[in-house]
Amino acid sequence: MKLTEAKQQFISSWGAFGTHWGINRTMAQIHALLLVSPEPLTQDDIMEELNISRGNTNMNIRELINWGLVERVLISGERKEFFSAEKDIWKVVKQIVKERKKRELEPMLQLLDKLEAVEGDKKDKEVKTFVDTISGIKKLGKQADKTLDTMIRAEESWFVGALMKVFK
Amino acid sequence: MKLTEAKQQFISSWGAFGTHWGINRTMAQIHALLLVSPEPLTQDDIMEELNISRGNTNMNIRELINWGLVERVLISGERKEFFSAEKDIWKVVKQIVKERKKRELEPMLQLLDKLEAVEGDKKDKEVKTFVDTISGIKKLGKQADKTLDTMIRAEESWFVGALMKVFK
DNA sequence: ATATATTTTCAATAATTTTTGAAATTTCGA
DNA sequence: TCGAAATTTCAAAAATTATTGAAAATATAT
Repeated sequence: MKLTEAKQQFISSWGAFGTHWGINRTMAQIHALLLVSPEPLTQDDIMEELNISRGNTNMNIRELINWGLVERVLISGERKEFFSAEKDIWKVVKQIVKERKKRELEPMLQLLDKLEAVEGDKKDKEVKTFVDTISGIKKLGKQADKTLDTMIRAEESWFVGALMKVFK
Repeated sequence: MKLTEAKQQFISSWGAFGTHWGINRTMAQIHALLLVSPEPLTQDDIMEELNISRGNTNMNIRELINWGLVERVLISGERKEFFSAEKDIWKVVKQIVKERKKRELEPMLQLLDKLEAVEGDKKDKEVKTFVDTISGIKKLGKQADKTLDTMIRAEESWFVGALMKVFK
């Protein structure tokens, strides 16, 4: 397979992949393109490569920057802005985990705390099932929260090594 | 907070949560409703509770069954079908991990194997960056695949206990 | 076997999300 | 300070995804 074709396939699959994870196709594709580009690219480069409009490109680049996956690069002598993606995949994964934890897991845990305190008689089967389910989710959620915290702080080599010991 | 209100909030949040994970709102809401119902429910119960049409209800119940999260229950003396959700959250998480691994991670790893074998001179910066990125993703992906396999086989108590040792 | 209840399908419609492109704003060199 | 280049915004349009509801298919009781 030629490089051009391989790149296309990677970008298109990464885009499809993203849609299963609540990330829009274009954002994932821009990320994929930057991941495999040795040099930083401009908005115009990205627009041309992916055949998307200026507005779309701009919005999605900014979103990638918000997620901490892409950064602006200043190249001296150039008027335009350049963009490049973090290439270390372990760092990328940690960054995504960190953001999703903050945006989704933490608010969910807060809600569960509130819901667990529902009024009513625990001997009522309806109440009992509700409280037990919420408690079960909360327990696992809190555990996941702690585990992810440690993972975010971990070095890849340490993390993989430690996991290998557990999951022999 | 009253049970009715708490239930509503849980169902609506679980639905919103689902949309961030590539699961449609209704499917997640039906799952939430069944999670907090002590007794199995019929299609009509679900339609009424969530105010959705028969077709929508039917399709999403079947999808939940495909995911292995809900099962048909036969109640003797009843003509209608009843549905109930697995209440053990650890089992639910394992089931979701298992399905997504099969549907997403494994196909992605297969693709990466193909893409890694791209033609071209490794001294070409374009080729090198591409191959290095793909290899990096593949390496982490394979590791994740193995780790998830072990997790799927694990008992919750063993898993949590082992993790606690690693992430002290 | 027939009637009736129940489930499933799917084309049409509605709702939501994404994309466009042109105008407004900002940046920066001369 | 001015003017051109670059970036950002956002209302309208397009594309995608979800939902409805009625008809078809299936299952069950009598």
